[in-house]
Amino acid sequence: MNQPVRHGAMRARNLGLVLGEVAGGGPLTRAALAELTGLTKTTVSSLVADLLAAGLVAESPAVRAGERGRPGTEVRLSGGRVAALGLEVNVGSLTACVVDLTRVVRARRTVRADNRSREPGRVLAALDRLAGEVLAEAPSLRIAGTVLAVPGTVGDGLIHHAPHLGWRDVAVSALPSGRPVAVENEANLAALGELEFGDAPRDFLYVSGEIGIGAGIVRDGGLLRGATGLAGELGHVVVAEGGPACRCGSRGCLEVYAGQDALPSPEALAAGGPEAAAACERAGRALGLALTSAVNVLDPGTIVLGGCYVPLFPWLAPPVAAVLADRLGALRPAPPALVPAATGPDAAVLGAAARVLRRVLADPAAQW
Amino acid sequence: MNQPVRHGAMRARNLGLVLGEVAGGGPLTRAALAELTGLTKTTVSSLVADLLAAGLVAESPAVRAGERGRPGTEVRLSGGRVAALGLEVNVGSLTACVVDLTRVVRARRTVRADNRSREPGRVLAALDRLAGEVLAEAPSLRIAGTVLAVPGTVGDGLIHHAPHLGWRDVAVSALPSGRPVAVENEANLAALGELEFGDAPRDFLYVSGEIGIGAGIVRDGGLLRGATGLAGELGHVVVAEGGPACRCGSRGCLEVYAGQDALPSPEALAAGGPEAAAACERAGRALGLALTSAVNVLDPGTIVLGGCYVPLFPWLAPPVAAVLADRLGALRPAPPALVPAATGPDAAVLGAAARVLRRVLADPAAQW
DNA sequence: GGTATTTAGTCCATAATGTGAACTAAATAC
DNA sequence: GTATTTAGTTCACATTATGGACTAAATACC
Repeated sequence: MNQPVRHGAMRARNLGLVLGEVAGGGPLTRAALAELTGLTKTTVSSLVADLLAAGLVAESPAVRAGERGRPGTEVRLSGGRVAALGLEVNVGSLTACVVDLTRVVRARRTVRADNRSREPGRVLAALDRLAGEVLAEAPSLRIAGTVLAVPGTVGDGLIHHAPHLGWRDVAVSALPSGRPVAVENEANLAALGELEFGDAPRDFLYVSGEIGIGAGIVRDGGLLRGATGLAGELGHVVVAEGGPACRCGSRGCLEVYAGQDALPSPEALAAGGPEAAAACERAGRALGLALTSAVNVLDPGTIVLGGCYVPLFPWLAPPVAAVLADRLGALRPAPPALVPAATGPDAAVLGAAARVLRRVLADPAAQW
Repeated sequence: MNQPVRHGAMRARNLGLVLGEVAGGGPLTRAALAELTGLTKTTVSSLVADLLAAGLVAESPAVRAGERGRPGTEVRLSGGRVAALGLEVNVGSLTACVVDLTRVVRARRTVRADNRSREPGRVLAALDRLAGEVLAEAPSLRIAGTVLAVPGTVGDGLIHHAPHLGWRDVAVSALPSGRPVAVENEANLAALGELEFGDAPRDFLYVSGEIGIGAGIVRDGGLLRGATGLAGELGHVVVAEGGPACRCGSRGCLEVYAGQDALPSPEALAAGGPEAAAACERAGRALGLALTSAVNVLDPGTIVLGGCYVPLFPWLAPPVAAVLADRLGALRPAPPALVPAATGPDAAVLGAAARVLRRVLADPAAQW
């Protein structure tokens, strides 16, 4: 982290700064970029020239009219050259997608597959084929990187433990075809997906309700992973010390109360069954208690409920919010905002691709 | 945060890099600094010259012998020019200290004071006098900044709520004498104190046991404050949903079980009373439950127990560790290390001074 | 004791990069 | 049709890091 800053690093950072403004603030003229970044027009022009040559941005012919003065040529992100490959292994499916720099999904495929009963090697081989198919659909794009979302704990090119897949210590640094791939936890990537493709703010806690319950912590636009990459294991936060036994060997973890298996189906809820509503109420209160602890520890500005919680949000949110308001009321001006995820079931794959694109945007010079 | 990098910023960063190596790795020759930082000898010499002129480092006459070649002149931190003023308001005392750049405490004073019953303005006036006294004891030092530790939530020059002082929304951006001061939460600063003056690693959770229970979260050598600066409110993590009423209006918060008022005195414990040991056991189990949740959410590498937990550590640690091991066993290779704080009751004031010194070390050019 | 070797540190010409003033370009305003 | 305004480029310059040559000061070897 503590690298010396040479001219190259100065240039790289300023390239990232300009590209970041273009990515965040829509098409911008060089003059506007100079204003926004604090760099001179000269420098911005030089930086933009490099970005144009790299195919990361494109110029629109100036069309703005009505104001005085020479119209500027707008610079916008170019989706034509660089893209990212996002992959996901889930308990019941494999997904692959190609997303270009403008966050347009160029290709996407899912196959159903019962990965519980399959060897990791076979699953990765099937995923590799799927990746080949989506890549064939977008042949003109240069893939800047590949990230794989897995429902488990990861670290350093290793899937430590994916309980619902039954995997332990599976090393994944490349697909069978040789394509290098980085693995990352599904909840973390779903949080990133929500950040890049949803409308989440720069600080939030993304709660991923699946069979297990994970969380991705976004702080100032970046992921918090913890000392060993295990942060966000919300499913095993203590709800009741002596509660029902959890799969983890302990008792009274959140997962027991609010995991997918403890929740009614959206259909049952829509049908208006009273016991379905009661189950949601119970799960919501447990989730509220666990989130109370998480909020006290982390202080996220917003809580985003994702995964299987999205269709249940109208039933879950009231008890969750009630518990939060009740227990946090005296401690802070207002409890964090509670919102449903804006991205659907593809949050994690999209987040996987987004992680690659973020790197490109932050350090465009690495693409040359 | 997204500032352009100009020559000045490049220089500033490299100055910080060199100074950081000198601060972290003891006295070092220019040649060793070039090796460590990756900068050339030429550049290092130039940077060191600036740091010497600023009085931030000093040269020792080369004394190393026994090896071949010209001996290098060692560069070390200089404590003679720049220092920090750390202040603390506590429920029963005021403290001020001057700490120089080498982390030597040049002056320190505490006065007992029942700040519960006093107006904030009067407390700050008394603190200002105390500050004047310690500054008079170290007249040759230039104070690079002042930080004030308070037992409450802070943000943006405002003490939002300090429950045990009875303060709400007290604006503090300067002392009555006009000296600018930054306020920060006591637990956060104690964590920083532990980081700089103790032997804590770069990732840990510091638990500050006082009347309330706070926590400072250190991640990669920096503090995590949360979206609104309220992270680390460990005292109100849920231990038992329907437990005893807490001062915060809720029930079953950790503070009820493991706050100072729920703990026996070290004397009672040393005397061997069985009910004192049982109280520790109870508190320890509650702390273990709350820490389980915190570890699941944050994944700190180490947990440091500070404040009133230090003398009780031999009694508290076993139940805490037992609960952590029991509840986290299946989820991670090993539960986080559990250690007592190495710094004493001055952790927060020292941390306050350390916060200033860290800034100086990170951006020495700001001192000119 | 003298010379070779080794390591530390400085000097200086050079390269990379951002700056800022002057200039050109292209629009609207009057 | 000319003035004004805004966008963008050009160019001389300032800052800073680099790298090889050089000087300095120690030990190793003969």
